[in-house]
Amino acid sequence: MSDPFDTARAARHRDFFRRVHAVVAQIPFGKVTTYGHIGKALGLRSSARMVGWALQAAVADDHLPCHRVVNRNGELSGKFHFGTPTRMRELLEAEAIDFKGEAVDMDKHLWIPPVEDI
DNA sequence: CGGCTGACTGCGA
DNA sequence: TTCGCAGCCAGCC
Repeated sequence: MSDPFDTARAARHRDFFRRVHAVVAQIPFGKVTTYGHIGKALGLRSSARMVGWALQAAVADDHLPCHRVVNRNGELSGKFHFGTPTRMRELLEAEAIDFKGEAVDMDKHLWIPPVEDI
């Protein structure tokens, strides 16, 4: 479509994705962060739902550690987007991340991303 | 235009 | 502590 509005929208989406990508790529090995914190790092322009929306597309990106993003409770809310429901936890355990039942031990592994100024 | 859904969160009861 | 609801915004019907 050559519709200028459609182009603007697509550009906006790419920009948002780029910001999410920039933050997720900074998550240290063995650490996790939450959708809400990523939203904060982006200036809270968008809700946490939008972060998940961007990650859904990012999961296809192998070089992006989207398995290090969990909800505020440490639960693997996006595990069903990793091919198999156990894949996400396996990736996290491979980074020596401890679990409390079904959730990541946030007290040990929570990482707060710096505020991006992109 | 309206309503529902979704990898969410914060707050009040 | 657990539960429900409003806010959030893009996509789809």
